[in-house]
Amino acid sequence: MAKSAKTDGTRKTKAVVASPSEPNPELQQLIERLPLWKRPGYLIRRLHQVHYALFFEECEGFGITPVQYGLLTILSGNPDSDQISLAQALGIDRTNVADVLSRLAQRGLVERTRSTEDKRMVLARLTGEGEKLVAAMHPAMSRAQERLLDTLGDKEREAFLSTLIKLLEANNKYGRAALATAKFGD
Amino acid sequence: MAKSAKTDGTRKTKAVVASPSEPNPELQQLIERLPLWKRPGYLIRRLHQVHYALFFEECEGFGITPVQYGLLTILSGNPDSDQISLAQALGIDRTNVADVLSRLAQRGLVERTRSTEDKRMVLARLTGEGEKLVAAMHPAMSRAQERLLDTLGDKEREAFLSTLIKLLEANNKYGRAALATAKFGD
DNA sequence: CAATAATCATCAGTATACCGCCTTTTATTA
DNA sequence: TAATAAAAGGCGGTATACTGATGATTATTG
Repeated sequence: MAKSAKTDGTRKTKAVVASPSEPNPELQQLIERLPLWKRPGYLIRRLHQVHYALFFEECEGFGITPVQYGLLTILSGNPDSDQISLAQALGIDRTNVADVLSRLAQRGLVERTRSTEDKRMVLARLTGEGEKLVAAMHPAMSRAQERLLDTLGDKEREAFLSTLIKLLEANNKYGRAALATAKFGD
Repeated sequence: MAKSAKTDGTRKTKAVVASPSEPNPELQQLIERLPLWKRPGYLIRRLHQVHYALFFEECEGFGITPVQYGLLTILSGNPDSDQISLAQALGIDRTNVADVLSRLAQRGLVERTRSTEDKRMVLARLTGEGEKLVAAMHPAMSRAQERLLDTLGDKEREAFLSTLIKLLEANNKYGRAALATAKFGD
């Protein structure tokens, strides 16, 4: 590269990077044995980003992120949940739940109260407005999910989803955000 | 829930959240048509987190994140790349590249110089230390990738990877971090 | 060649996503 | 029951990941 700036340019079609300096051949070899696009972790990160982009495209105007909608979804079925339960139901860190909740509360979609039974716990539930938003946004969220796998035939889609679930079941234990449910088994 | 605190407790085995207040039945129905674990975007987010956790477990001690290692990988094959080329090769936002580079530079793994040909550009390359680290960390990174798909048989693993790539090719255009390569086609 | 447009980088701001440490409250146990 | 342990949440810190705005430099065009 290092050529840059052409109006037609769409540098998207060019080779990645043309390098003035030569790369280290030993490293080169090492990297070519497992390039980025053969690393599942890398591919999954990219697909995750793609989903975010699709989600925002479909849900533009609602101002809600995928994680926020996920949390609202949990709250739809489980009013007055404490933050750790929410974290384990959604698969995110508990400190993150507090962050997300406070943003949702600020927008009047969620309300939080101290439990009287156990004064350590903060219980969260949807407000009326929160419930309305969950319902109103559902079709758009659903479209984002569909578009992601749009290019797959029925069989491949089924296989992909079932592999995803299998991988999550096998590896659920890793990280601070492990799921607490037998959800995948049902 | 709302019971909490038992020593044996491992609340991980309990039902998600038992709710004192009753959920809204209409919402309930809506949500049950597309629960979290049927949303591909959600599953992918979770698997992404799992990979992060596995990566950190394997690469503990190096203090390098998956994205940082990805960037170092690109630099291994393409010294003196500008930030936008790096962004498009790695599939992350250009502002993010600058952030990651500055952290890598701070640790002496990368050095940056202004291009003399085009004074807008900042070119980045690995230092000697950076090259050493890429080589030293490669086995651990590789193990993290393998462990993620460990539970799959050869056929399912191949199918999964090829579906991932197909999905990325079909959706690459979305988001600010689109890839600039014909990498997937090669 | 001057005005305009495109490109590259930077900055400020927002939202995840996590870790480790701390305080408060509850549960266990000595 | 007093000492100890465990649980829930809060706080500070770090690292992605992105948007939108701005400024500097280069390219294009009238």
